Amino acid sequence: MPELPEVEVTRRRLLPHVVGRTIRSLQCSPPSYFFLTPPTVLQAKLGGKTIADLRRQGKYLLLHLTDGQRLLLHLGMTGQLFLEGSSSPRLLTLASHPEGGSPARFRPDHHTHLQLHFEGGFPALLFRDMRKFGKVRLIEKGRSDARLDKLGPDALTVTGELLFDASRKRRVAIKSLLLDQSIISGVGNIYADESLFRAGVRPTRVAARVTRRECDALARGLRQVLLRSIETGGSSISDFIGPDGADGGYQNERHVYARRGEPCVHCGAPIARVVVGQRSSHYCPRCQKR
DNA sequence: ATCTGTCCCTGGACGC
DNA sequence: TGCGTCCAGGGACAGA
Repeated sequence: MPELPEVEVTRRRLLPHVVGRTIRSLQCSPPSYFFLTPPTVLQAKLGGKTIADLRRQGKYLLLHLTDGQRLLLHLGMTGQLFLEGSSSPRLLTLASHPEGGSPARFRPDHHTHLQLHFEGGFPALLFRDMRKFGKVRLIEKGRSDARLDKLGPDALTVTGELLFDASRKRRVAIKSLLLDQSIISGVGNIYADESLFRAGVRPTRVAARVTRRECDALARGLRQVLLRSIETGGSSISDFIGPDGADGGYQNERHVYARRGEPCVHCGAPIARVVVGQRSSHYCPRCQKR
């Protein structure tokens, strides 16, 4: 699922293909809760506009236009943001993917909810999302957005001190705290599990009982896994692809996430799974302290 | 203020 | 082969 590293990889690689481009037209799927701004409004307000910048805030991407409007994008669970002409097996359903055959070039399907076509014949920007947990919203010039306003500091800047202060008096599991976007933004299930493993802290531990030293280790672990994932192109575990259709590489380096029953890379004990706050969590029962 | 449960969605895995 | 059931989960929201 797209978390900070996947969104950042998308941003960096997309940047040279969108900045300076002028939007010729938009194609949208029918209205649904995917569109916080109705498709007709997007089409009326974005046509002819030029993209000035592409920024990231937590797991959100913001397409800045030269007239001050911003297009807010969230990839949700299964969102894929990529350029026209890309090909990847992940862009096809397993059923329609020929065994062993090389994937055909992607053609927009009914999961492709947004298409930005540019002037000058450059490849269009496509937003596909099978489960529609993603979001699109137009923020008018000078306006703010409640979702963005709520976000805590970026996970790449997180410190042990911040984690320690935020977790005092909190009775939720430390894992839930890491996933709380108002505390720190950008962390999802994969990197929460991976950073907890690095810090030797069990995901179920009550937040208030995590020591200052462990908070330091957590902040350090978080930064390490996030930076390394960005370096390797993100995690392609279920649906994530880069803007050119390429897989990331971090799924091959994860230590605990979705490795239930497999041996811990440090001690060999089988990785365990437990549900924390309705989310599956993976940990080593020997290396991560209760 | 904080916490828990529910909901949105759809493809894939699995059991019969 | 085909059907039904369960699962995955980010984030908004309601209710305790």
